[in-house]
Amino acid sequence: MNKSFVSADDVAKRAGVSRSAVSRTFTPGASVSEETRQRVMEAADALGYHVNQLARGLMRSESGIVCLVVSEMDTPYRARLVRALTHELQTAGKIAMLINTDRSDGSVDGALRQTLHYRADASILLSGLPDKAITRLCLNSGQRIVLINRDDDIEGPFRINLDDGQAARVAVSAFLRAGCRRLAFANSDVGTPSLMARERGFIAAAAEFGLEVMVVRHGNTVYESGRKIAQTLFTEPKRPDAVFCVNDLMALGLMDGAKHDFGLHIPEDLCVVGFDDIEQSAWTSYSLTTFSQPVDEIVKSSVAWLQSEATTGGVRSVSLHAPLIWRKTIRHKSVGA
Amino acid sequence: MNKSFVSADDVAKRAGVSRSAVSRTFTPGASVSEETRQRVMEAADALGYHVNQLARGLMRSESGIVCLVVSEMDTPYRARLVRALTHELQTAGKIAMLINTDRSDGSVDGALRQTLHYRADASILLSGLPDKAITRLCLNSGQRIVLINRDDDIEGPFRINLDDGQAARVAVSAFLRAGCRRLAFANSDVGTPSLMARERGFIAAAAEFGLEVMVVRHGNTVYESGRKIAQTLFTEPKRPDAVFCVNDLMALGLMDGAKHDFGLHIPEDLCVVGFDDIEQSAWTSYSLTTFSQPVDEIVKSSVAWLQSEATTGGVRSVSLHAPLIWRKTIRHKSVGA
DNA sequence: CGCCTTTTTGCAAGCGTGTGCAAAAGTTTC
DNA sequence: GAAACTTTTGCACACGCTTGCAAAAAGGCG
Repeated sequence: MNKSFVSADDVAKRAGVSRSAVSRTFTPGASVSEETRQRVMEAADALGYHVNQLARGLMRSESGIVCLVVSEMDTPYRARLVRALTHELQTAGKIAMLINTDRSDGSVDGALRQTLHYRADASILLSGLPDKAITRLCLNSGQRIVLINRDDDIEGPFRINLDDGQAARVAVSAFLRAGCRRLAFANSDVGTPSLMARERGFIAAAAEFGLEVMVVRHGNTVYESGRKIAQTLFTEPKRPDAVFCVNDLMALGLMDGAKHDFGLHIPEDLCVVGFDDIEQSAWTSYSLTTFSQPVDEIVKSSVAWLQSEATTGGVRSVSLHAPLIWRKTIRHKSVGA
Repeated sequence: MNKSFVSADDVAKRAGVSRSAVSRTFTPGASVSEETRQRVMEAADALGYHVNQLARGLMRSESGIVCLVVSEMDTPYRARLVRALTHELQTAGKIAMLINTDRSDGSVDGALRQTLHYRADASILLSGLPDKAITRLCLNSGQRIVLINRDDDIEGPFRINLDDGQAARVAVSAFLRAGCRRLAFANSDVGTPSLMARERGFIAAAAEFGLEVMVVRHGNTVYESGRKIAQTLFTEPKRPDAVFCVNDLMALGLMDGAKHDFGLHIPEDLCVVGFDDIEQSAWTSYSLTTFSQPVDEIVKSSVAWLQSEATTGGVRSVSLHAPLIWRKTIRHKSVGA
């Protein structure tokens, strides 16, 4: 009664076997006779025994813990990714530790240090760029690292990225086909690699057609910033007729600004394309045409890489395709032409 | 080089002290002279030493792990709660394990079993109702349990709830003041206690004024269900002029249905109130008047209770107030009267 | 300096588990 | 039935840490 957790010893005593037998019963692939296994299982059930993963992690090299390092995790896209990741990890027999890097102090570096405290097998970073020293520390400790959508030149982690440049190119040609000529790009000033890749790609693709792009960067990558950008963009003398927003949240904010503050009609007066394909983009009030994040593929390939044996060599980086989901914010034919 | 993790032994050797000294250096409140502490710290930094929390959790009664049991965690309200919880837990020196109960097999019970595997100090349940046997098992193992918004009669866990009934009452009187007389209630058929409490409260409050309520329940507590309910509600011969939606997502779906499928104007033709005050409700396209989940209070009181010493006696339940946030989906004066 | 009190330190015994190794038990073959 | 083999089992050590206990060191006081 007093002893809160029941240990393998207790089970062994009750089943009349050695503690090793108990351990082996719960270790897949170990050598136990069917009879003793039965006896052990029975005793374990009766006592409510669970193997202590902490202790197991102490012996084995693997703890079964995978850390997810995330900031602003209530953002629709991030939340979806976290949900999918935890699910996939669980079906792979691992468990997710969630590290919130919202606060400014130390942030990502501190988070990675935490992952070491708990001897995580791996860390998956959805936000922030870790210091190289810390990254190396993790790698040296035998930890695996996955970077999602944050390409950089660190050697060692597995990197998953989207073909942002290609997507930007598709956006430009979609706009052109719709008869748009005054292109704009709405970005935050966060400056994450993937966001900047979209910006560069868009500008480059437009340049191929001899078009310049109005670029506006503002605040965080959120709805409010989109609204704000609408204010500056649509008071310009030459109001753009097409905006590629670096992310859906900003696109939705920009659309609301365009509609309610400027009375613009979408897609007649203005075409908009976003990125992420969050749930809200499909809502009737928006019906945003946007690039879809291949969340399932991202998750599958992350977890698959974590499972893979080869720690050296092998693939170190994957680039996935983000298809354009056609809804109603790009008109199909040129207007007035 | 080969040895991946550096242990306290290594540090001790390098600093020329015993392993106990190292341990004590990293244990707040232990007795170490300032001189040895310095030496140890120096050696630890040089080697990149971190206390192994798994091993520490083995000795101490506390592992520092708190499990969050959630399903559909990409739902805006859930995501916000998870974000706030992880943040608060981290500042309290604890770490969050995230258990996803989306899949049907075993679900919550299996999740709680997982929490035992990792010797979690506590579990916070945001979704699902655990089997009583499992709950008891957790409690017997010295684990603390917090139930958020899922009141039931289980003895032992700490329960946080909102005054759903009171909120429903406020909604009714707000509708009446706006001149609405044909009230409706939009619910999912999930049947969670708090959702049902809102329904009962709304019906009861309406009855006090001699009004009947059209209740529609459909599917899950999501946007799509709201749209579906709009279909059934606004094709009725006596179309309601006020709808209390059990949750914001459903309210937004219902509004989109009302506007785009039936051309209704809000709040002139129809008043709507939601619950949760998710970010999207403040978006210009919706401006939903809704009850605000006191997320900060929920989180603070949860974590505070986890920290509190008294395991027996003390408060076992808290009821928080959800204030009505006035936006634009309830008109201020009666129309046409 | 001797005695007493306080602080610091090392020893060793745990915590609950996995696993190599050798002994024991069981199985096959002649 | 003995020999050769395979399977099962228990012992004991390891994992990395905390902590009670007693010895050692340091400090205080007459």
